[in-house]
Amino acid sequence: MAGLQRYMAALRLFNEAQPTWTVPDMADALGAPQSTVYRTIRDLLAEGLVEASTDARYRLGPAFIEFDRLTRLTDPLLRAGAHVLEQTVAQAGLPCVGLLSRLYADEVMCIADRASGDARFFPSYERGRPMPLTQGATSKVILARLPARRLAKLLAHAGKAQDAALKSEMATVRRQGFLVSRGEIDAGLAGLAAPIVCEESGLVASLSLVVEAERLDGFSESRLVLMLVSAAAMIEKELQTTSGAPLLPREREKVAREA
Amino acid sequence: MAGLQRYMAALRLFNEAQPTWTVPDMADALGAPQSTVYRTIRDLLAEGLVEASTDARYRLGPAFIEFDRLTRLTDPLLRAGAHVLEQTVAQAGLPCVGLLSRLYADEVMCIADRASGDARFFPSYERGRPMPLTQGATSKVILARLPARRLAKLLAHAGKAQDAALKSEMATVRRQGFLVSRGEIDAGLAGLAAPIVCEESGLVASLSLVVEAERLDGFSESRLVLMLVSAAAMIEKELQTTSGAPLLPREREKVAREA
DNA sequence: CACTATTTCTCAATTTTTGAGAAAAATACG
DNA sequence: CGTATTTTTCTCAAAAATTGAGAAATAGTG
Repeated sequence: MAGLQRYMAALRLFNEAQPTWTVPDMADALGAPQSTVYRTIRDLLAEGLVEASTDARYRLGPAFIEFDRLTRLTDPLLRAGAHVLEQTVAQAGLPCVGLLSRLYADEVMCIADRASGDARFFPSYERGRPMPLTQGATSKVILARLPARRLAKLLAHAGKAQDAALKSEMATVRRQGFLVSRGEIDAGLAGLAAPIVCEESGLVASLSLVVEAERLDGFSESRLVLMLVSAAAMIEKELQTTSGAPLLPREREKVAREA
Repeated sequence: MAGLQRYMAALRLFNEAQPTWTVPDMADALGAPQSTVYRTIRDLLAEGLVEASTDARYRLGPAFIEFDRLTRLTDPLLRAGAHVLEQTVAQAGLPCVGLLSRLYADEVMCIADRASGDARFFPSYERGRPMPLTQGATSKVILARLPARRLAKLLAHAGKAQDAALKSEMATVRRQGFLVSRGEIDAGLAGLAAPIVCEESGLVASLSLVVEAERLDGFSESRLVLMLVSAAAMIEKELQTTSGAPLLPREREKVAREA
């Protein structure tokens, strides 16, 4: 294996179940000779991607926390939506976890989670955890707002068929502008989600709320959905104004010409 | 430039001031031909380390959020100390920000920050931000507990001289077990820190509290220091027992789900 | 100090990367 | 909808880096 792939293959060995590795074990797992793995580790160490632990073991390094901070500071969705997410959870009036998620490269990923003070459950979703593409309100409202071509490519890439049930659900989302699902991800929990789309920044995302299914009667459901939809709209508006980011090259040219 | 370095040099272009880049701009900044940078970006894309933004721009990708989550879940200090950090901030009784920081490869880095609800200031320190090695109580209590040899190496590597003032402060820390500094990092703020050391896991860290300097009279200072020192001791004890890695129930569930 | 475990180094063969420009693909524009 | 422009991929031989096996060095331990 060559180039970046070799380094990433080594990094992806580190996981929740086995957060530290010795070089011989890595060599086994990667099917590479130890001398090669030592070289790999040396390079990763120099870049802060791994750090030495005790007993000749290595673990993931500080570079990831550093890059994650950058991501937190610069992600347009997070910058536009963190405040609204907090408010939404505060005003929900029942134990809940709010999520901000987005299509990120080829996967749906939660990029912010916020639990109400009285939430006593833990949804599977949390910041940094990739989500199933075709399950749960959170993901489905995102897929529903994707351009048809991109959606097809995405599902093909993930090896998922686009079945009739999914299609009809996505039509529903496009019509009503939100989606509620029960027990699709975690038993006993329900998800309510509204899409967030910003053409200018090429962003397709969702704001969602996870609550205990038994607490979700018809009345609170419609109240929460209303909240979510208007909160999502606020984030969309914020995205447009905030995107006062760098002018596109062409626009800059135009401005210069007119001046 | 070769191997991993080339990829990292490209990644390190992305920063707070310029979070998105075009390939030609990257080529300029890196002094490399565009065709090479296109290849680099293609590889980074495939690994999720960058993602395509709009207008032929690229930004940091989802892989960093994913790896950061792993770090959060598996860092022994975070696992042992997150709860204590929260409690410490809650019981401080004045507006404050609590920090959990540790020596990470060659730098001191904050890995968890927690503000009290009434905190109206923002310390420079936050999760993922590397800290000055020799400034602030947070860093100094860590340096003070480092083996002399390792400290010398660290300071040499960072190009810092080990002056008399620093030496005496470190002696103070070793004697009294904590350190208080005022305005060393942020004007008007004070830092109080206690060291956390765990030989078994090779970890040297600190628990610290940032408060407004004017609110810190002699009485509250000694009260907070007492709190910090005992909280740090609790984390140390937790580190020793936890290091056998008995997963918390919620974590066990997660692992099962992922498998 | 000797013993073991860990890490770095050496070297020629092999594989990859490199850069310049051509070609292709995607996108913008009228 | 075709045309112009921008963005991205591809091609190829030369240059450079990586590879693996084992030797050598270093660190760690009783």
